[in-house]
Amino acid sequence: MTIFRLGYVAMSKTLKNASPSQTMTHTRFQTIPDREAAIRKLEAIARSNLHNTLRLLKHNLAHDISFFRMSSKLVPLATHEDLRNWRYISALTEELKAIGDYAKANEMRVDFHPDHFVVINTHDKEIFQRAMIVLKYHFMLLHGMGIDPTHRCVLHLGGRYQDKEQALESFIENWALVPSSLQKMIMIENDDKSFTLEDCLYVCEKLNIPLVFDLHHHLANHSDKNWVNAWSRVVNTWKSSPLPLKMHISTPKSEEKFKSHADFIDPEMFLDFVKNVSGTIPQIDCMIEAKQKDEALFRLVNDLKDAQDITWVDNTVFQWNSDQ
DNA sequence: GCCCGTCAAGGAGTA
DNA sequence: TACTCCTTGACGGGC
Repeated sequence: MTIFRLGYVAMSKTLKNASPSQTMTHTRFQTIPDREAAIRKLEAIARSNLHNTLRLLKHNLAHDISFFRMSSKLVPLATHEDLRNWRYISALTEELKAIGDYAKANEMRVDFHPDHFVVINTHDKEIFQRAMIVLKYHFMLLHGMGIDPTHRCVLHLGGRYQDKEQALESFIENWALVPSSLQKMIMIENDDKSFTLEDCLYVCEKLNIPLVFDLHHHLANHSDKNWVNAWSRVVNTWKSSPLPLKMHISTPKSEEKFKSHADFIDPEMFLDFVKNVSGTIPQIDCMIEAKQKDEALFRLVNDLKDAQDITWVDNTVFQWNSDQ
């Protein structure tokens, strides 16, 4: 018996005026003559983003959603080199704590997915250092929230650099340069153009990193299309994690734009996945990556309402009765 | 209030 | 070597 829990990404299509990603570009920042006033403006934007994140968590609770990826843009320009001395965490102590307290009190799983510019396997020291600054920013946010940072950041393996085998080895070499506090945060996801499930398994097994399997990326980029052959290895990468196995679920936009995310999730494809993995592990957390965000989650739930062999635990958590 | 160019990032692909 | 595109949500100028 496997429990499936559904979650969604960063922002809501139903909750109005609740963006957690308001920003100020550095170009705009530079046009404000009073630097202190500009920094106060950044802090006001960040407070609004954190306030809206808390509103999103409350919205989620009202809909039984306990799995959520937070925006990585909560604090604009936090990792910009021009703002290295800005002590943004101390300015946002209360707002961060409120989010963490709420998530913990309601047993919510929250995490991040820093964008693909965080490249660990680079040979360029500056790019590597920038990646560390971005990871540290995520670590600080989690620390400010009082949330155990273990396995809270999903990353890709990085660039292919004309030689994929060497690029994989570069990741392993550079991993030793990543501070252990940041190593603990990281999960690795297979991507849609460079590193396949097999590539990621090679690295994850070697470095003991949980693998976040993205089914859509796998369909776009694979060595063996039948992912079921590798599923037990994916499960095994999670054996020492305090969190349940995490998946990414999305549907191709079209045949022409296969790699892009569709507005909603194809329930047939999702059910096929569910059937294949049910019984292999006690719980799987499925992150819905669809353009319509929580609307897509609600529609998927509705589409599955009458599916045979599904028993709903609450509005977004179900069991697949595989033994029946 | 809508439209669309711009902002940011690193890598891949093309000329 | 130099460029364009990819991706994302938001900003902000123009109308």
